[in-house]
Amino acid sequence: MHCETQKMLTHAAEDYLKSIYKLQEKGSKVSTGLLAEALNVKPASATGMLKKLKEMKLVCQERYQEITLTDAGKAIALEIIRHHRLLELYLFKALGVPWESVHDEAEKLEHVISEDVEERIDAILGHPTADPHGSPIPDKNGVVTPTAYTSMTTLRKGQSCVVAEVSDTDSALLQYLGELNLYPGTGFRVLDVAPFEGPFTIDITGHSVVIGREVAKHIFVTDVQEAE
Amino acid sequence: MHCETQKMLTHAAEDYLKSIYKLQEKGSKVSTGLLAEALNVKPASATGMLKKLKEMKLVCQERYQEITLTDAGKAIALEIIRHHRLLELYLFKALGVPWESVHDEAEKLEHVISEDVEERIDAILGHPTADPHGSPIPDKNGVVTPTAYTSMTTLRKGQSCVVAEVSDTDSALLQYLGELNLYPGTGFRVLDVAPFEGPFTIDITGHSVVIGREVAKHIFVTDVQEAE
DNA sequence: GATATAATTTAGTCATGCCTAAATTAATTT
DNA sequence: AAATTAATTTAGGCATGACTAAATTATATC
Repeated sequence: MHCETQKMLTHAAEDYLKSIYKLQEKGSKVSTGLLAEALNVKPASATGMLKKLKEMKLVCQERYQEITLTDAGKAIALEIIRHHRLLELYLFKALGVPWESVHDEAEKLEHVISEDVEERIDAILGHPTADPHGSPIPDKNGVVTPTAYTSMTTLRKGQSCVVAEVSDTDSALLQYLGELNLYPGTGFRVLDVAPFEGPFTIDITGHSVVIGREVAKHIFVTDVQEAE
Repeated sequence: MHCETQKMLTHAAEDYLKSIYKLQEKGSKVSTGLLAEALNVKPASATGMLKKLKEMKLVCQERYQEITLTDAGKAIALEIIRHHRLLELYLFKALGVPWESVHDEAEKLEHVISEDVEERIDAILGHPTADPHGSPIPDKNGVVTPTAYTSMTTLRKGQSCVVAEVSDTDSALLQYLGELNLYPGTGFRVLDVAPFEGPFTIDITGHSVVIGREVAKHIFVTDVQEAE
């Protein structure tokens, strides 16, 4: 009898684990203040929750030192992220929710969806590996296929590429990118890069569009090739 | 400028309103104790929430007297019930969730689904009027099409009918009815009614099945016709 | 009409999860 | 090394939503 440790976490606790995972995935040294900022909470509140998470052996942190997840904590974080990204994709593809809205919708649903419903969604979507923004979906065992994409800001004149991922935090930006058709999977070619850290002019499905550097920072590409 | 009174209710408050509506729909005089029982809460806790709901003008109650909903309270209750029943049907039809599970799933989702997603679900389902158990789905304006079904217990030998609604509270019962194919829309004919409040023997799609009186109480039928 | 029983309400407690303000510790500056 | 600044933690508070125990009100019985 393999006794499944039935973790019954609060929504808030799940959000903390998810945020810690995402921050350390981004390469940040996770501190109380950084975590609090990510969660729109005061540092003192984060300290309180971290104390509980440490007691539950989901998080490790030496006093005043860096915050890390235990294996158990990481597993839960990945499960929530899987919920979130599968839901995003399902809302986008099956219900036609605009992609700038799917993040907020999924944020609410991820904590209440059952494993059964999740598996059905996963099957209907054909066991996808990326959400509408191109972020990888962990598999049922929490395995994330690593992706190494290139920032659009490194592209030079004449290079062509395919959009792989866009950051999903700013819904106004997403709406803008959607209007330009800059979804993951869409290819484009750099017609020009203005000097002095200037904007990019790109050709996307026949249209010429100017993309500012601030926007380009949020776009990651793959299959970079020199012009033929 | 038509100032929409933006009610931001807690999940608990929504559950109270929903329960009050369902109890008074069932014909019960809604009392604190009855409500507490329906919500699996102690009467004292219900008193506390009712106080708040009265302050919000969603509920009316004279001290120690019957509980009723105000128009505003009823509107919210119907909105939540609409969420619940649309979700049940969507889970059943689009995701293939077994009908004995859809109630519990919908119970969690109904509080977090947005109006936008709800409308998309409604459209995909073709603006349905009943959930998988046959309960009516209120329309966007909170209008419920009244239904007057007959209890299966009133049927006599030789009568045929169509299942209209089954009670959705007991998931084990639902599973049993599902195995017998006793879904709303399925027709059957009464082959025999045993004397002394005995069980029913029915013919359902060619199979002969014996249904106990306790089970029959939870089944409601329509289109009752004498045998030809 | 007095009394016993049932239902309801009040009062006080507890756990969550957030907050602010103050104290403490760490990191920087001079 | 001392002092300033930044980050973190502790302490205490507040709202929600549940609980128990005790008080109150309503109803039924004799």
